[in-house]
Amino acid sequence: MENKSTEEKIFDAAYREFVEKGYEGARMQAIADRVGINKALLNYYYRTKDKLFDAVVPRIITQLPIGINNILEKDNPFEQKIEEIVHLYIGFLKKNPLIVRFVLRELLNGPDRLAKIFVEVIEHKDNNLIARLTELIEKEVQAGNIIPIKPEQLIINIISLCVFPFIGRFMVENIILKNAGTNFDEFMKDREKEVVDFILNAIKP
Amino acid sequence: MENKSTEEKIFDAAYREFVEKGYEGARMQAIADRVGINKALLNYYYRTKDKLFDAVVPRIITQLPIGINNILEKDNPFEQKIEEIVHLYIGFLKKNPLIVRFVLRELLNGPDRLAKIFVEVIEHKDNNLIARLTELIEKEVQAGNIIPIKPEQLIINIISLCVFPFIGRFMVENIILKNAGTNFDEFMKDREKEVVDFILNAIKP
DNA sequence: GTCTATAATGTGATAGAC
DNA sequence: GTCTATCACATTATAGAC
Repeated sequence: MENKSTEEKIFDAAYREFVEKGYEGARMQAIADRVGINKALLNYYYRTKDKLFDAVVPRIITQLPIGINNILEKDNPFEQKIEEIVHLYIGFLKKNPLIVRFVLRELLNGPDRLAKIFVEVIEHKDNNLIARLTELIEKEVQAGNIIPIKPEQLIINIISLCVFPFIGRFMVENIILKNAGTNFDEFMKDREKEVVDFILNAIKP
Repeated sequence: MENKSTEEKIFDAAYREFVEKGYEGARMQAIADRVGINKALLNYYYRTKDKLFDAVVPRIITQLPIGINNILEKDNPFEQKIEEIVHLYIGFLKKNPLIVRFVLRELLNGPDRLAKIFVEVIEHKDNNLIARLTELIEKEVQAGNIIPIKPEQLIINIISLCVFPFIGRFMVENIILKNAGTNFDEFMKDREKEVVDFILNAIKP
């Protein structure tokens, strides 16, 4: 696999450096070192740190499991859709903690740098997911299958329950689990089922 | 109020600078400018940026509503305790978005800088809160007042539902609420009641 | 205590040889 | 394309006069 072009090698190295350190923390020198070249070559291929960052970001963001349309497509009962969404999210977060941290950190530092591309990616991949999910929930409410709840609240509840433990991992480990006789991985393993039950219980009429 | 010592003025200015920009983003020059002095004086009172940061951080972190012991002390029914905790958390987050962002950003950049003091603060203010909350939940489960649920899962569910919308505010605003005909403030106003209902429903036997 | 001036370092960007 | 050398700038830290 040594036939990668220098440009690709730089891209890959930059990808890792930015994901690990964030824009501010990333160092051009460190990227050059990862490739085994010097900084001047970075400038030759990508003119500036900003441009290199902009080149890498889409590759990072498009990995987010935003497009869960396939789950909605399938003709499964509502409960099962919820379950699949939860598993998809938590599964992704388990496998990609660095990406989650990266996105969050950049958004916190000021969404400006990510905002534009973020919205682009969503509108491209998302394909009105939220609108369709909203519609689905409203239908279930009207049919009396679940309690009356505003779709946007339910959607955010689902995301909150899946995502927060990874964001607040430090606190979860050092405060809540400290004396619980379990570790983070075990806790998260339990949690997949736990969250599904919690949600389904909460919306059961 | 002009009788503050220079040292106090520096402390206050540093507090604001660090909270707004984070450790990496904060500039010693900016702090000096806020006070109306020059950088050399910062060095006179606090030797380095690190030491100034360490001096300020406890003041920031101790504001977190970790010690919710008073809520547990009161002899209210379990449901009401949940409700009060949710209101306390969301109320705090509404009033102190910058503090939340600060803590989160520093934890994401690597908990090392905050970790030690964070744990200290918790152990001092927290006073076995989690242990007591855990005990309380276990008692409710055994009494059959709520469904069987692991205390640590329930605790994190509560925190998740309160905190996440503020963390993911950008996404909430730009994705979920985009076409919902509402804004973040309205959404969060609704949410206080919504979250309480959601939780109580979820744990109802 | 407070200032001016400057050192010391780190980082991104560029010039120019090969 | 790739390198060495260097610039330009920002930022923290410090020396020394008052």
